Amino acid sequence: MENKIIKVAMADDHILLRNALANLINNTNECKIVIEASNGRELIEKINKDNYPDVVILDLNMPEMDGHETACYLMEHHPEIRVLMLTMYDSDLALIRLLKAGVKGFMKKDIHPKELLFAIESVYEQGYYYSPQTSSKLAGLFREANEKTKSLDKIMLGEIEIEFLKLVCSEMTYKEIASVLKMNPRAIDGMRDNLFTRLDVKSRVGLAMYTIRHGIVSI
Amino acid sequence: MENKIIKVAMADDHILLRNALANLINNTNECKIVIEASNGRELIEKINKDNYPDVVILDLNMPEMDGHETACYLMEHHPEIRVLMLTMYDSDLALIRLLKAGVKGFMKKDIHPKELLFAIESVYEQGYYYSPQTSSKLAGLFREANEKTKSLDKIMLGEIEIEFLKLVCSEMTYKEIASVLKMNPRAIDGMRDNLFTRLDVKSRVGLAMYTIRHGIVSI
DNA sequence: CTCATATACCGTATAAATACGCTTTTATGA
DNA sequence: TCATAAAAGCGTATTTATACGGTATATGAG
Repeated sequence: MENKIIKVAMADDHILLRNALANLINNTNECKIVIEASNGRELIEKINKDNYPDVVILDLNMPEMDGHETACYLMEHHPEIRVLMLTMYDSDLALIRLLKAGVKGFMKKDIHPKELLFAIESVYEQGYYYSPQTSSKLAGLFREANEKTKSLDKIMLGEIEIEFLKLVCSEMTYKEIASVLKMNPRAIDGMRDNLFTRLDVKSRVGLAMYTIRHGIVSI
Repeated sequence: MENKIIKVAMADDHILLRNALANLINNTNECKIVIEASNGRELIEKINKDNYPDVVILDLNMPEMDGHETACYLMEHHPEIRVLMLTMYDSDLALIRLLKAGVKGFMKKDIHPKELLFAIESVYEQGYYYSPQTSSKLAGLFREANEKTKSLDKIMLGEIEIEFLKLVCSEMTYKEIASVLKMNPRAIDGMRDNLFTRLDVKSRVGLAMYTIRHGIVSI
């Protein structure tokens, strides 16, 4: 018999969804919401000894401070808190980025409410939660890494690449991007061509779409 | 004393949000959910005499058949049904496009649950619901139209422009887009330059971002 | 250590995107 | 109806983006 109630914090800019999930969670005997926030910054500010959460649910797309940034912060300052990420879209390479940020579980927003509750308990008790889709995606990535005899670091997106992709979504020219990143414009060309093949796109617009679809920029 | 219960149908691909809203709505004495669907097509297929809704709540971003398409269909085939649109982001020009599609009210997803219930009743009883932000946005557009002594048709986005913007988000070249739209490549150049100034962007990536932010393409 | 293979580097070529300016319509108001 | 101004059409110039190819550099297996 578990008798400890799991304390859950939640950050999502959509009040409608947030309230709804809070109701759902509060109506169980196992969990209760101790913090609600509209973005990562607000959530972090609200954390203190009295309402210290066991599990934090984060939306990936948020203004101010998004899910990834928030997860990084929590990993550094409150590593014992388990982070569960809510995402809009499927993501392969971006998934690993979140894993590295210390995220313990993933859920697409189209899951069933029961599954959410299961995920919370699972992440609290086992320390992780991966849906079947997530697991198979991860397996696929590792298999790919193995087949090509490469390290995952070669396959996944590096921090500079992430910064580059964010800037690709702006109206800057590649030359301007190069100067912002303090890189040789030629290196930028190389990075772009490399991403073209790795992400399987053919143009700058394709890169921008990838970036958005994978929650790397919050739109 | 109202004694008729408002029958509400809802389409949203995020089961989590949909379920939550359904609970919220079913827990009132004024409304009840008669249809739930994951996209416009599914919703339309489920409509019949027995569950004929008074109000339909649509998410703008949906796979298969998005909010705009669904609203157009409903306007044509079931004009007496009131459509309430849930949107992610603020939208000015795209707002008018939805008005023309017969949408009777708008709500950003970050509103308070109480406001949603108010909107449903309002759209049912008054035939429309506009939040203060929506109203002021509309007022601004009309003022602008007036100042520049232009018709709204000049200001808002036309159907070809919408199609063009959707294609801008693909990896096609402008030449290819021209042939898809059966237009002279030169006309495409003109339309693009025109949109650059009207939407206040400077590059194709800027156009693509606008298109996504305003829910013209579902990502 | 050495060879084979792959990846980064960089110059140049081509294509695509954007800007500019002029001409032709089209719309507008006296 | 005419004069005027705004907008559309279109040729051309410029910049930006993408492709290609060869050399250098690294990486890993034997």
